[in-house]
Amino acid sequence: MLSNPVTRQSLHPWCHACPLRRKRAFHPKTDAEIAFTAEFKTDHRRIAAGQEIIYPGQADAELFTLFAGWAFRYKVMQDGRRQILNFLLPGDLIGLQASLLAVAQHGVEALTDVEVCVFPRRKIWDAFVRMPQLAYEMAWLGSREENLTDENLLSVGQRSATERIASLVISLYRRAETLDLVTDRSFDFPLSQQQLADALGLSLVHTNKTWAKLRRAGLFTFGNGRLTLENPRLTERIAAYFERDLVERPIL
Amino acid sequence: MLSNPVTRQSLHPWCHACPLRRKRAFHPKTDAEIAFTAEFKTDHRRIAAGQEIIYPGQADAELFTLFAGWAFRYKVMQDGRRQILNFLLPGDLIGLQASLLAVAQHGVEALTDVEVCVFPRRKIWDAFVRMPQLAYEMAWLGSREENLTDENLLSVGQRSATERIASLVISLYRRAETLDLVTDRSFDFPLSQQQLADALGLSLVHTNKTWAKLRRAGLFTFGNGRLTLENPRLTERIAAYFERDLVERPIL
DNA sequence: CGTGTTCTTGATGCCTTTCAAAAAGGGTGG
DNA sequence: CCACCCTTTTTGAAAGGCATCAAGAACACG
Repeated sequence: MLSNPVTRQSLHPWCHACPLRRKRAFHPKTDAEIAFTAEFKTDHRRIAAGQEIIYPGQADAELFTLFAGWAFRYKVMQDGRRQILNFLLPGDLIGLQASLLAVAQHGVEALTDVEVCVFPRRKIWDAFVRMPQLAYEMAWLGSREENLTDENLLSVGQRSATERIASLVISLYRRAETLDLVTDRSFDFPLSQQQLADALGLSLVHTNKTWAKLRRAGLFTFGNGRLTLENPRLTERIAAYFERDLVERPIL
Repeated sequence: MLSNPVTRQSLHPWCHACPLRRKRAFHPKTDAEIAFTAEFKTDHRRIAAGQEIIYPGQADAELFTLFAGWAFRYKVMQDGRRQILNFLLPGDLIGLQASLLAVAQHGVEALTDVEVCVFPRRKIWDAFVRMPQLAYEMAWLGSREENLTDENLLSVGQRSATERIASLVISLYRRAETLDLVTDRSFDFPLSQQQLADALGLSLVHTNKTWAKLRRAGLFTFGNGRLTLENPRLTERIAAYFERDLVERPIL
């Protein structure tokens, strides 16, 4: 947490030269689409780690594209139990569900300091009318997110603690890879163990012990918020159990 | 399983007089929308209980509206473990994710004998171009389904076996209610205990014991595939812990 | 260098799984 | 209508994975 409750800083939209869109993770866009997107986008904000991007129950959530940093979607119960639904990496859409359903059924929190592109919700309908290609891509990204959540539900419902941690690490590794965030098999891994636990449906203590066990087993090393996969062979063997994420995707 | 591997029977589309659309669960539609939908719809099929509506990995899955009966989405692991992601009731869209992502990342199985309206996937794009209202409603239904899955993930990740069963029963009850499927606090409940277990991320044995415990506690009775909520007060107290499903929704 | 947060580790208990097998239903053919 | 077979539901017993409780160590920050 920062002392400043809401740290926001507005920057200029500049979609035409968007460096993120160039990553191999994303489809190329037509000039018309880029022009529409640039017009659609009204702001570019920084949000500090730990701040809420969308809070549960929010009725006027905007639509965002995560431009830099990590975030996560979550649900909380009134007694405080929390489930992290999925993690969001650069290029991911934030708040589509909240925008369409009119009231957010979940929260979204910045996991690291974050930059987001802001698209006002009232212009979403415009996109459906004037730029169906973009509307289609929004729906596509919504389906992809659902699939990520499906995958997590499979993990939490069927896999052991060890399997859950391994599959989460590997799937995040792969996602980071498509964004050129991996160097020498290592990448920034900003999750606290409490957040890991909340994502995996495990207690903090047991998460810690299992995490340590996997490190001792030589699957990965972790230090300074950076995770390195140490055993490609082992990793591949484990990873064979999970589906690979879709290759290329649209970006707003 | 039936002896006949695929039991299908084609009937005429007749969207204008669609009896399902009249249910209070659904938004009214404009004449233009209904006309488009009627044109969009190319078939009306019956599928027998236990048959797959979409199989995992399918590349040419169509889009469906579940017209009658129950179904469920699921994922399987190669070693056979299965997670049911969410249940589908009449009016729910089937195969949006599979259509958009081009290859189905999950399966959909008919839980009871089922009737579906068939919308060919190649015409989905037409809808985005020619009938943005319909496209918007598809996206809306996709988001709603994601929310259902989110809710299940919360359950499986955070709730005890007892809580999971109670919340599933109550949420299905409520969904059935909006479709006028509830009479005198009772409704058809076609899940086997194995399916319950797969949806809840529990073993069959423990599901059975917990299920029996809740019956003995007087929450509900069950017989002949019909479930009756017996203790409104208790039910409400438990149900307060869960969010209510959205009130009114679109239908294709 | 003190203080609050995050990470570790040990010990205990129980919720849930696994193993095994009997009981209850459902459907089919004689 | 009953015998027979297969699926689903129940029950009992034992083992184990994960949660909970407690507290010390390692970090991060002002």
